Amino acid sequence: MPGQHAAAGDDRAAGSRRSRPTGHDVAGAAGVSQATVSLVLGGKWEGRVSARTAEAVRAAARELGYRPNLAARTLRLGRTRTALLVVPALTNDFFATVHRGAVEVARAHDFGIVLYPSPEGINAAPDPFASARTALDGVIASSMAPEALAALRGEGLPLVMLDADEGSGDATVNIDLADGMRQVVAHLRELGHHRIAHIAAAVDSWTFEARADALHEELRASSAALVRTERAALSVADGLEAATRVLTAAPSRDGAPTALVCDDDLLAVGALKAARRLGLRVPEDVSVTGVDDVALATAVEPELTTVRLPAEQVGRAGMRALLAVLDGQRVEAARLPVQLVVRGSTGPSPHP
Amino acid sequence: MPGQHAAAGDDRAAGSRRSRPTGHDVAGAAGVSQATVSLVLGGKWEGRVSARTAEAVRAAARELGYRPNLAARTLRLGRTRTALLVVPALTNDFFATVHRGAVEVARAHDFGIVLYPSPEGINAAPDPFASARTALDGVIASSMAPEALAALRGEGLPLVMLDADEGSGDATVNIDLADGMRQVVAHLRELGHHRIAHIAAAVDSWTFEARADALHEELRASSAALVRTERAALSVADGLEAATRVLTAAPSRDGAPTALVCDDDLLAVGALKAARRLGLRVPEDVSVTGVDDVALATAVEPELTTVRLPAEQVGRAGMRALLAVLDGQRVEAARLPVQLVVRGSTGPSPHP
DNA sequence: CTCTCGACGTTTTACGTATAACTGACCTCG
DNA sequence: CGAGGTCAGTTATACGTAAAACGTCGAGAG
Repeated sequence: MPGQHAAAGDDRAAGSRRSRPTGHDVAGAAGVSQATVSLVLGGKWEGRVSARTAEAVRAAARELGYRPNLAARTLRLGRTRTALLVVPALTNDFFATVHRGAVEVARAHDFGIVLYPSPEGINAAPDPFASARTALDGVIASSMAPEALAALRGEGLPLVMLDADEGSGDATVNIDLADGMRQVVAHLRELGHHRIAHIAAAVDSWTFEARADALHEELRASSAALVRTERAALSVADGLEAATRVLTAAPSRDGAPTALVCDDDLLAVGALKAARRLGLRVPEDVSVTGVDDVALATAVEPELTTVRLPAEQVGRAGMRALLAVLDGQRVEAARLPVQLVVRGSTGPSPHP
Repeated sequence: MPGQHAAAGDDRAAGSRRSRPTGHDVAGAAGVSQATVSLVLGGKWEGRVSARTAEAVRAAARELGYRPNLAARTLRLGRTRTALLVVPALTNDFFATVHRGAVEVARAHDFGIVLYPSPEGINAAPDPFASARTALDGVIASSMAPEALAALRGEGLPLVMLDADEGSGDATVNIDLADGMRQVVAHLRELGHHRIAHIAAAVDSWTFEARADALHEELRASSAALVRTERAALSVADGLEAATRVLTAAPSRDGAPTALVCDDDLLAVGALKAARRLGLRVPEDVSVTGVDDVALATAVEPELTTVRLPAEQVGRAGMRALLAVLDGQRVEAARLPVQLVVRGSTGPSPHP
């Protein structure tokens, strides 16, 4: 029976003080040393500990609800089996899905993923390492502004870049948006469109430059005219403004565009609104396409014709690439396929 | 000049091996002991270290780019100044904004926030502690299914619940959705609506029960009829289906509803699509309201009349409540105000 | 002159884990 | 029968930090 003021100190085996049980507590309960507990629970006991003892240790651990202290493990090992996923914003379900894919692979390899949503949007220099609150083994990051990327690289951690310039990280997982643009242009050409406008994202990020380059290339190759380009921040409201400028401008020498190719679904939805406000019917008077296939794309009327990105595969491939880099392997750049999803926002050109 | 195979061991002060510099390295550079470094950088040096020495230490730390090893600190202190934020999904920008608010307060108090998006949606039992990969001081969680909540409570960590039953955590930050429903009903009554249908979220979560109760109460109080209730999962597609059922059903004794009150903006957007597909005009033939005021609400045509939730305040209040709980204070339940935002999806009743 | 006290640091210790190095007991084989 | 080997563990140690406990030196009090 404990006295009025209990003598602190011994009797660790009881383990019932207040804190979580430690490896020593498990060892006491199982009648072995802490080292044996660590061996057994770490799975490296074959040939070092008898099967009967191992089972006893596992039983004791289960009984006490033991879970190793991650801080202690990290301190000892110097690595955390944890990766940071840097995304521009949480609202875009593309990145939510990327996250899901990455988590799926990470889990299978006993890795954790900490999510860092850059609070100020895609262009902000991230300070993820203060925020993550834990040491990190590596980083997976989506396309971002050069300064932000430089800050990230400066940390010296293994870095996998998603949808970014090859060579900007230790590995790259890309999306074949050039092919996406090819499919978009082919689709529009088939519908008779040959005067096309581009609503471009006004974001300093490799992926959008690549989209523009690919679009220009394809238009040239299919001898369609790029009537006009307007830039807009990545939001429905800015897309609306930019599309309004395009649709109300004095026709250029080639005439008004019959199709608006948007860098992103948000911009495309803005374009739909712009057309409606100007009394134009979609797709009868003007066709609109996006990129991403976010949930929003099917929420609007008409539903959006868009390029579906393999978000979950991107996440999975990103995590796999990071694991390979950590393993010292050389990783070749991936380039994942995309698929045009034709819905109601594109139709035959009014002026074929 | 180092020999061919350098003798490992001493010369820590140089610190230029490969790893991050430690407190010992800083101490060596500043000509003091590691303990002094810890005191100075920990800010508790007043009266224990001279101002000149303190400055020397800070200079050395800056020079070497020293940042304390979080694992070691955690191991020593047993707490991490890190909170877990459990949200049902990332796609909803309500939660993205909650996160932003929580981060803002956390940052001011040198706290970190780790985001845990329950991968399987709001009803899944979370396993955040394996995923977080770091010890946690407390948890902020949004409304969730009872089993998931029980699992979370079982961890024994301080718990702040958002938009949930009071008493389900150590503190609660609520949203005055009862008042929101009051405003919705008042608005609709003013427009002459008295036959109203409810598109309810088919989610086992306190907040949606509360919304239903409040709606029923308000309808009774204003002598309007609840013509019908349909339940739907939280998506545009399910909202569309549910609204279609409502709008095509044989009119009940009270006649067809002239307004659809939806538990959520996603459902409301689904309702907009359903109306359009059935050839009904919004708001001329039927009015629609949502709750949340997510970005989607202004992306659709007509824009959605909805109840704007104070997402950022919820996040801030949640983090503040957690800090207070950790500080041992008793926290009274908050109840944050909401605001009806009237847009184009509501209009005068066709049958006043 | 001694005693005390404050200012300024240093030495030491604990945190919980993973693993290298070590210890006996038992077995095998020349 | 003893040298070496395997099995089944144990003991000892390092990781980097925070903070309690412990000097040391000079100044002022008695």
